[in-house]
Amino acid sequence: MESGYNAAKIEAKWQKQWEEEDVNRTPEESEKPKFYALSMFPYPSGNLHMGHVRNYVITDAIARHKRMQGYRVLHPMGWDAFGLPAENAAMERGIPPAKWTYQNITQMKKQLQQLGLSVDWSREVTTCSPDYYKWTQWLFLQFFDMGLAYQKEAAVNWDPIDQTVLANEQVDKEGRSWRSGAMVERKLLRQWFLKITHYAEQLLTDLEQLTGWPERVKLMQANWIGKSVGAYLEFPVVGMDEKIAVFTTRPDTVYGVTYVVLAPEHPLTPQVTTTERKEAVEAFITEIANVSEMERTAEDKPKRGILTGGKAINPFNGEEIPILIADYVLYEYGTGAVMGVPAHDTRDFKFATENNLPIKTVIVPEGEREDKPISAAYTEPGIMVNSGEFDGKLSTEGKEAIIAYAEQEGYGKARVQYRLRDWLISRQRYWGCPIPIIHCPSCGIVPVPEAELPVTLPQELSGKGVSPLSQLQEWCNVSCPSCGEAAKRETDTMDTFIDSSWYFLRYPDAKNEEEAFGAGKVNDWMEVDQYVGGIEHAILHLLYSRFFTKVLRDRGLLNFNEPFQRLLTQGMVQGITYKNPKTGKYIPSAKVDPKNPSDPETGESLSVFYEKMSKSKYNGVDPQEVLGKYGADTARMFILFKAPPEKDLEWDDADVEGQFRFLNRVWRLVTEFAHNKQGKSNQKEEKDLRRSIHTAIKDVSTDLAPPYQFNTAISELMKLSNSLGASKCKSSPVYKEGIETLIILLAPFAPHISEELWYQLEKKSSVHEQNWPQPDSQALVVDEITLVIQIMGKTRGTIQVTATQDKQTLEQYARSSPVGQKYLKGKEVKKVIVVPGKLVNFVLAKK
RNA sequence: GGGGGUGUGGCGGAAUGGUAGACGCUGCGGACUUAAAAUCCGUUUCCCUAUUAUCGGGAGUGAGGGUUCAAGUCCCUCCACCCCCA
Repeated sequence: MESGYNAAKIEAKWQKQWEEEDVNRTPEESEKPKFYALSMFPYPSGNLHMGHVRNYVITDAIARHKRMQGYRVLHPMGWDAFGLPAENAAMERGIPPAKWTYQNITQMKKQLQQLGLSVDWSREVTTCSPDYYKWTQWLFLQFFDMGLAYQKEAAVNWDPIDQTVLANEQVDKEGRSWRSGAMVERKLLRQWFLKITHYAEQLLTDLEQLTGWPERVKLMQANWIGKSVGAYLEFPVVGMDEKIAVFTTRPDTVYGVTYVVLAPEHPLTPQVTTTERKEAVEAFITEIANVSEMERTAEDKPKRGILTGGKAINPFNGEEIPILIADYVLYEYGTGAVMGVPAHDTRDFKFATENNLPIKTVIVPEGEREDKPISAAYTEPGIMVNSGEFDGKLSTEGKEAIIAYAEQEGYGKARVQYRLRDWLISRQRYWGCPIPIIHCPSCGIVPVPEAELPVTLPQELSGKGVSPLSQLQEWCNVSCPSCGEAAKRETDTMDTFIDSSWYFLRYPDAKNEEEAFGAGKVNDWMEVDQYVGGIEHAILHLLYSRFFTKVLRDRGLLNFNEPFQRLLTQGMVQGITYKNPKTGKYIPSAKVDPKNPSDPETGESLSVFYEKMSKSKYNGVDPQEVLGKYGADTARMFILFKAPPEKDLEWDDADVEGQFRFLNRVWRLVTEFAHNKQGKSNQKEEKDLRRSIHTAIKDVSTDLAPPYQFNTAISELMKLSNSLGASKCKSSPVYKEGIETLIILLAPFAPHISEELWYQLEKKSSVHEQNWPQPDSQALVVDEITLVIQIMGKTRGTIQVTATQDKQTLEQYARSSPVGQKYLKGKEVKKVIVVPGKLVNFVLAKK
């Protein structure tokens, strides 16, 4: 019946059979330990790309291995289905966003299924489906009820291309939208926020619990939260009963304050501005109004500021200092005002120099004179000077002393501040989860009653541009649930990051129509034991999900603190990229001869490098093509073998070919065995083979535990296959054990071919239902070892000796070996180091 | 500027402080074949020596120092590249 390895045929066959037998359904019986394996769910763009493939193949290999180890495994999949591209596609092509999205889901699901993933599709979750977003809305109302969702007028990041507001996290450092790439503008709008700042401290300290997370991701989150410890100080304004509040991490420098700066939007700005400065100040404010936050604070841009004419008093020394406004001070951040200490802050020094403001030294390095002029800010600790009663103190001690003094005198106190700001979730778009709120002229903000959820999106997108929902009168106009008067629906939809902040809680109970999730099920399956996804979500998605988990815990809906116990951030998939260095044009690889890369038009030689696959660089490899040519098993093997999971992976057709060859070798090995069992038995041969088998079991098992090393796991499989191929005792039961072990160990990586070969061995049940083997410690015992002989730490030769020898015997063997004879003759041995099972090192006396 | 990471053959990458380069790719040589493909065997860090070497010698894991009987691995200084934050 067998001929050659026909991937297309056997993959279709087994995928069909597995589906019919529903083998991937999550077991609910509870005597087995649970394992929740989760991939970050995709946005349904319509096309599966290699990054997806890598993500899901990694998770699938883990899930399959865990099942064979006897765990009940939850391995689900879903769709992060709301978002702008659907809306844009709708406008471009006149298709309703829902239709476009569901078409894409159908297509991508088909592609995903061709990978042979052991996903329980009965738990599929789609965030744009009303039976999902009903609960997104319900969760929003929980936040609202807890006072964690609120509205405020805010200067927001406005994307002029996508016509929407963006969260700070969605704006890059150049001030461009992460999605459209447009320069973000500032605009004042009434917006919904979630109070993530309320959880800043917990989100920071609980990072310590996440022992299975990469350090750098934790570090990035910690930096993002940006805790700083310092002081809150108040500077009275001269001539009025107002105070300017500032936050500083350097209260020890307060005697060096030579000015204070307000954000242009600060409410005190017009009050402190004198009549003669009014015109200039107003002009400055107008000018700044349209500049984005990122631009205002960018390090490389000069900081601009002007005097308001107003004066404040430094309460510590009574000095009168000027009040300025400047672009780099943001009203939304901190107190909206800062104190200027040019002598001891780099940015202040630059600003003061550029704006001719005085500089006053109050900290000097130990042993230096205080009147020495400075050419740069001195930011290190030192001795306090010009600081009244604090003179002579170490500045590090001065911090606390100053705070204590301020507190005593009533103009300041210790304070902790975070860089993290509340999460702006309003989006003026159609294709998102509607915010379940009604605005009533008499009752104000009224939540939609639970019984009326979900607030469904209207079928067709008829409005365009800003807030499409606000243009649909019959959708907007409702009666107030509280008083019954005419009222209006909220027309903002939620940031799609909300949808993905809780989807992992839905999978354990995906079909629940009564609740977002049943407490029993969610507490049973959570936390996620292994989460796998891209590093690009290191801050946003992961931080928001942690935040949601903590809020829902405090609401009594969950009993755990963190959603993801272990996190694996997989590297990018890169394609070979050809670029003409002169014209800057990317050349599709199909048009380039890899041996002599030159521009097909000009003949100029091209630069060759690996970069993340993307359409614009013509360096992508379509998963469909690879699956069609080699099959899913080869694609899976290649991706897992080519690089460790955390590292970037360079796509290389020759290596794909190599994996295909390996699977063919395994195929031949097994089919030949199934039909032709010949060979003579030989005790030593058998023993060596058995050791290879159990070494493979041991090493593959180790590599399949965190930190996952699929690449070396597969190389162990290759070694085993090489040993089997070279074996001379093919009729022996040991050889049979080897063949069976090879197939079982291969099963998590290449599920189809292993299933097919398993049944060709006349097995009655699936290879995926076999128990993961345990290495036999007896089989691992080596009876002969290679003993390394070193002279002064240099390897000079080796000898074969029986393994279990004591140190003295090993030393004797080494001495009497030809190598020992040669190097030790006439030398004085000062010391001998014997590492049993490894080596003997002779240390000779120096002549 | 601060923090983190990485640096090993022609390439991807292996190496609990104990024979550096596993495994694979590529290249080269050979077998099989009328021929090719496929497959199989050998070889592939560099240098020296050659009627000798699967136990000839030397060098070698970004550079330089150190600890140790022994360093890719631990410590210090530096360089290059990447990422995050400013």
